[in-house]
Amino acid sequence: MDTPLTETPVRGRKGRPRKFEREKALRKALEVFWEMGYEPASVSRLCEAMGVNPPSLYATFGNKSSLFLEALRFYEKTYWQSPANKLMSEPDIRRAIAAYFDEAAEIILSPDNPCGCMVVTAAVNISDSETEIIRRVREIREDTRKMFAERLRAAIKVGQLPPGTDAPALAGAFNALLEGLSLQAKSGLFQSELKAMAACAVRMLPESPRG
Amino acid sequence: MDTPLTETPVRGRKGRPRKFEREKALRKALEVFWEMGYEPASVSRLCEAMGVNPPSLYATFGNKSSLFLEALRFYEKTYWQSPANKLMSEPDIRRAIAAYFDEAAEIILSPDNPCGCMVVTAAVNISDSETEIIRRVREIREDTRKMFAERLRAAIKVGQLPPGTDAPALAGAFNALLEGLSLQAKSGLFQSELKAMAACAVRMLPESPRG
DNA sequence: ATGCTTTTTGTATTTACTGTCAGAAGAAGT
DNA sequence: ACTTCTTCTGACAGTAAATACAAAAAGCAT
Repeated sequence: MDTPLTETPVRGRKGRPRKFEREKALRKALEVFWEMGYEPASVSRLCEAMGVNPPSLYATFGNKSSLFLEALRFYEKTYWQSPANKLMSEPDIRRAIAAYFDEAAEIILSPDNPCGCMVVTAAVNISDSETEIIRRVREIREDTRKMFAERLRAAIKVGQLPPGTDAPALAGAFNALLEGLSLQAKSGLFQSELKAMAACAVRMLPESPRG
Repeated sequence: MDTPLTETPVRGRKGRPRKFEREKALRKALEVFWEMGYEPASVSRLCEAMGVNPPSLYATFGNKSSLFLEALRFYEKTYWQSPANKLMSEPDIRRAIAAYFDEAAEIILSPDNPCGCMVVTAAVNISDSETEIIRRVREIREDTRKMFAERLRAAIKVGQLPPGTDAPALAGAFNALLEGLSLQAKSGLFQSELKAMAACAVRMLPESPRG
């Protein structure tokens, strides 16, 4: 990326100074996109939340689509990198899956954030003309599935799962459950309920050969 | 309902005769809503698919919202009543769940229909102002979860599942998986792959006390 | 200090598309 | 001929994303 994510208003620059901080505005835009999805989040609503007028938005972030893509990058890095790392580094497959789904439930149903997953919300009902967003969202979802598959193959290799385990299918099921949970998170249930659902994920793992 | 679902153009009636069959037009509208969701399906696009001009659409179906609700009723009855009945009538819980998810995979990824589930597609990114649609969609999703829960309680009662089984959580997980699968169905995979994922559902059931 | 350049701000507008409908003309039965 | 119902053309009001334009506010050179 050419523009750094953190940037305080530069004082030593020519021209009229910004009235807002770029990153704070981006966070506000993220909140709106996260809650509403891409198309229902109108530019005027974004502007209102960001405390900015349309011309400033376009001068700073390009257009609505590029603003969304940048918010999406920020979202991924900020919220999903940590659970992904834990999933891949925790040696026990059962604990790895359990921890991942538990943390996922915390992300998608936290009092500090909008409910659900921004990627899932954006994946549905996106206009065909937004090819770049479609491409990026598909990529992210695909990466998540691949991550599950890779983690499962590793567990098979070390004998934590039976050799006959259908890793691609199971990875797909985990991905489906994860995205399904993010839909449930928008239905006004308690985090404890969502966590109880998420805890069912580990049960999909086949019994290990040594007990 | 006041209007019957099937209705052939009545010949013995006064006035200029209809150029289209009501049910066929409704089916076409269903296809569009199923594929695109509620708001992205514009009236002009619906009219094009239905072979009808806007005034005819409004005279026949009221408005866009009521057209959607009627298409939704038709959808439910036509596609989801059969698997639901089988789920509740099949005595063995494992076979019941397996059959349900297998048939669900056939519905949401059939060459004859749009991919995914219309209810799920409509549940995401629906405007707050469409209160009636929101209410109905929430009701349907809630009913599905209750159906799972009821079926699980019955299985516990007859000893097919351990008494300590957390039926509400498991029902929620099944519902999440089902809706998640409907999202995967839109990603261009083969039905065989989707069915392999769906087959993972039964493994979330706890081992029965008698083996 | 003063004028020039640079950048952002605010207002107000443009273009395109949305759901919905009024009104006139067409096509049937009585 | 008259009534009844559906057809089509065209338009309405509302909202969307995106921008033109001029005023405002900073640094810099003289």
